[in-house]
Amino acid sequence: MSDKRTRLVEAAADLAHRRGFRETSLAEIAEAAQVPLGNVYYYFKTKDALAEALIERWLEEMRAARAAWEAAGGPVERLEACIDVAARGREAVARSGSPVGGLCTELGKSGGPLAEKAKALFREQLDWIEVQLHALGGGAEAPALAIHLLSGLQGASVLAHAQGDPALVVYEAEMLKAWVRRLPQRLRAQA
Amino acid sequence: MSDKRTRLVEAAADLAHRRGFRETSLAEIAEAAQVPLGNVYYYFKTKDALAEALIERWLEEMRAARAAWEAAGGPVERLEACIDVAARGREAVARSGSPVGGLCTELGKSGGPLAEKAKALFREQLDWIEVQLHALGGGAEAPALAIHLLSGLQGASVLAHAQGDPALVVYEAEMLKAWVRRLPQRLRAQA
DNA sequence: GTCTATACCGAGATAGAC
DNA sequence: GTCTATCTCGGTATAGAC
Repeated sequence: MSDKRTRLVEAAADLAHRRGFRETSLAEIAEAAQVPLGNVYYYFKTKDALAEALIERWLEEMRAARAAWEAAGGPVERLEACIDVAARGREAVARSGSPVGGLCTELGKSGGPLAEKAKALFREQLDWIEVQLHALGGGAEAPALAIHLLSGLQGASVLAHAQGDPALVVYEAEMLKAWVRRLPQRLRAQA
Repeated sequence: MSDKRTRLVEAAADLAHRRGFRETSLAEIAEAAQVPLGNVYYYFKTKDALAEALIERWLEEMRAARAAWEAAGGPVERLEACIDVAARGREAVARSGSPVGGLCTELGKSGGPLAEKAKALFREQLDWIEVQLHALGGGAEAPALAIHLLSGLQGASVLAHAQGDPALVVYEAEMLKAWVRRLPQRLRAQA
């Protein structure tokens, strides 16, 4: 149906990642998507409506990613697969940071309904990690452990971006994977 | 001398933290600082020049903070003091994220000389943490361990901000402090 | 050194022909 | 449904009186 709508969201995702959503003009997005500026408003009533579609797109994307990680095997392998995504995207992360992290940070400062919508991005991710940790015997500590894992990934993205150094994500990814692998025995010892 | 200059930087720091630097207009900053808009340009040739002063201000602030932490005792206590800053500022972090993290992320996407200047913020902080870890026997692993610590703090700020939940920083701060306390024996066991 | 008024531009958004 | 031309506003920056 509307191939153009998809192209617009795609272009917005790319530009918002590299330069920030507010910093990117609709004219730039329209050009990148090969759609005339005036036509953008046929698909999105306002720029914020486009941001909403952007969030939706990332929600889908991440759900698909999680579905793929679930095929990786047990909880440990699944979490390792999740961590590996950051490591494999290190070059882009060093250039522009985490796409979802950047979006949430930016929209969080605007406040309003967009900030509310964006919450789901990390919420769903944290929930999924928590499920894996429960399966590892995390019990009541699972929430805090999930936060630790996602914090590490997001923080490493922030640092790598700020320093322009892909190696930082790799270091942290290795550290977190080792932590995940040791987690089962640590949780058993504690119980 | 120029009390107004200080007020402008102070106001810029506050507004940039809460709403983002690019998102904040000079008019808002001027008003918050009780300085007429036109007068801003007597102190700063451009808006970017104000951003530069902002970075400078944070560099000073963080140097002062580190000096204070060094009075806390040994390396473990120093690092705990560092971690506690995030925990104590949890309300502001949940509202607006990490001030330096947000600034670095934003300026990092603009690129140019400001992004370069901002690198020093995390660079100095990482160096200081590394020194403490060396004192704990971190050896060749000190850099990766430093990244892990700062990643956790920055990532927790991102998550807490996105979710609007101060508790997230507290969880991660506790986890990191426990990690720091156990570090000496883990490093000894490894050697 | 200080402040008012304003130039200028780029942004989001709209009108209306096709 | 599609696109061009344009409106309007808010932003940075400047001119120039005091």
